[in-house]
Amino acid sequence: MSTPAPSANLMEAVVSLAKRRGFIFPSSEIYGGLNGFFDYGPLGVELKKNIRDCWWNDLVRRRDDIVGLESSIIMHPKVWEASGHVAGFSDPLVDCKVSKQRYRADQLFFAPVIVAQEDGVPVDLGFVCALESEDTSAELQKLAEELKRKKAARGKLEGIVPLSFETATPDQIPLIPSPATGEPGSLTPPRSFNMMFQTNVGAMTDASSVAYLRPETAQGMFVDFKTIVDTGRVKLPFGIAQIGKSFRNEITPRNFIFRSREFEQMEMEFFIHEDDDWAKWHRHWIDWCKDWLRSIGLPDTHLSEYDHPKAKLAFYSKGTTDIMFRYPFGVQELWGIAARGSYDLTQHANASGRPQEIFDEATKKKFVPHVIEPAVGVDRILLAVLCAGYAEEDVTDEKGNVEKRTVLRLSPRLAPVKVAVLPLLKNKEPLVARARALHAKLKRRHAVFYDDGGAIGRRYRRQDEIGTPWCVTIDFDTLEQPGDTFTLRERDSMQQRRVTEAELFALLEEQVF
RNA sequence: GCGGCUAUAGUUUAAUGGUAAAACCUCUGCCUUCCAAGCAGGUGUCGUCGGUUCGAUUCCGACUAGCCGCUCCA
Repeated sequence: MSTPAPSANLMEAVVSLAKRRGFIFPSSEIYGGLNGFFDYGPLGVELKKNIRDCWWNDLVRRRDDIVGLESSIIMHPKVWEASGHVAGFSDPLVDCKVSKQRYRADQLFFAPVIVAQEDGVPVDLGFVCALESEDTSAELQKLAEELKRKKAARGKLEGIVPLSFETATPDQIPLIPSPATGEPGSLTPPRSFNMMFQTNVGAMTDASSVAYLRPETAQGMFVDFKTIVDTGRVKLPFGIAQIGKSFRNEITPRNFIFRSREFEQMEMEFFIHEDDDWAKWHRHWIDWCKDWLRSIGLPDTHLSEYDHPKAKLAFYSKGTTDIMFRYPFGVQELWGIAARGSYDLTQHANASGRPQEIFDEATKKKFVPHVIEPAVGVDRILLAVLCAGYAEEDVTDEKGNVEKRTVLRLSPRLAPVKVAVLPLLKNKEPLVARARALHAKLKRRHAVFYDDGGAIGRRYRRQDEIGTPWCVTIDFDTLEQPGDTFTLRERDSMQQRRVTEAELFALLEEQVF
């Protein structure tokens, strides 16, 4: 009877629900919106806060080896020079004006094609160009031979030397053929897109005032590492965790809140001894992250792992594994777990002139710790939770009519409203009074909601749509029968049973943490 | 940033060169003894700016935003 929404429309349905029920909507909408920015409404902000709280409680408060941090969003500009973001967070791109293809300049290679005539005079046939591949040289060689045949040139082909497009001179660019068309003249010079938001510190704007909004929260943990070691009573292995906003000038924000320009990260840097087994810790954190995702209700069937190929890794990286989630628009990166060696601390030690070392009491030697970094986006989790939880069911009523029921199956841990308190009828004062009393008592500890508008069935369905796991109805049995019990109606099964107030609080204590 | 398509109520959709319609949702009141019942009522700057026109939501242009593809994605 449960009909999962067709994948093609699921995204649309989720976006529509998010807007309709006040979870998420475009930022600055009365001015036409702003590409890549979103606002979280009354229910969205509760859901998001619950995701943050679950992560923080599980990772920081309920463990002895991880401490928290909130570093500033704007940091010294030298942080981003040392981290490599100023130089590396931009990729020069090349467009083919004819085919509308776009290439990364560092993945595009070209080579001059020259044949040596019998008299020894070299003849220039032009250029060939190809995308980086398993064997770029062979690819270019093949293209060069084709070019020679096409131009009916005689003589011996000289050796092909692949050159990065990044090194192409303005004279050469118009002569280099596009890999898409094979014809020269359509490629643009490489253009840079820096992904960091720039701003200025202080009222005066000049070169020395340039600063950046952080593109990741991680650098705060590295920059403050020594201070936390000196003051935090921590011992290896240990972690520093942070939740906060980050900003990236994404070329194309897409897929609702999946890739936006202002987003929220939950990152943790787990520092280990340089001699410790990084692979063991890497695996440990991958498993922890997957378990955690399951604990907030994401189904295992939607989760997978992707190991970044060694060849694509940054030189300092020992390994990166992404936990992927099956979104309606494809399997996409949710949580990246990177083994970054001692790269970041070493970079900051060199750039600041301050050693970032730990003293090993056993060996009496200093060393720079290595780090494992699980980094996840709050907004991506939130989207995953909405997509996985959204369902439309056909429900048949007593008269045999089939109706659609929209339900958001959110984990009780995450649900914005835990319990809705409903008097069965609005115009019977004792029911209303008892319901209000229960509501007042519940709301001291939990996010709860009181509703007396309309028929009871409508109120149940309204709560289904926003993911409220339980509804409690105050009925005539509550008033007339001994024991002061209520009807507890469960969201997913729609089953009802009678519970006492103590049982209700016990249920919440067990399920909401 | 490029190309294609699109923009009407909170949502999903109509109609129209002469100051806009329906359903659902929402709100108020009545009614209602357990799954979107019923009755009465309330809520709308046709994304923005400009052009053509006596008159533009409708035609044209630009901008903005959305979707799809390319690209990007520690």
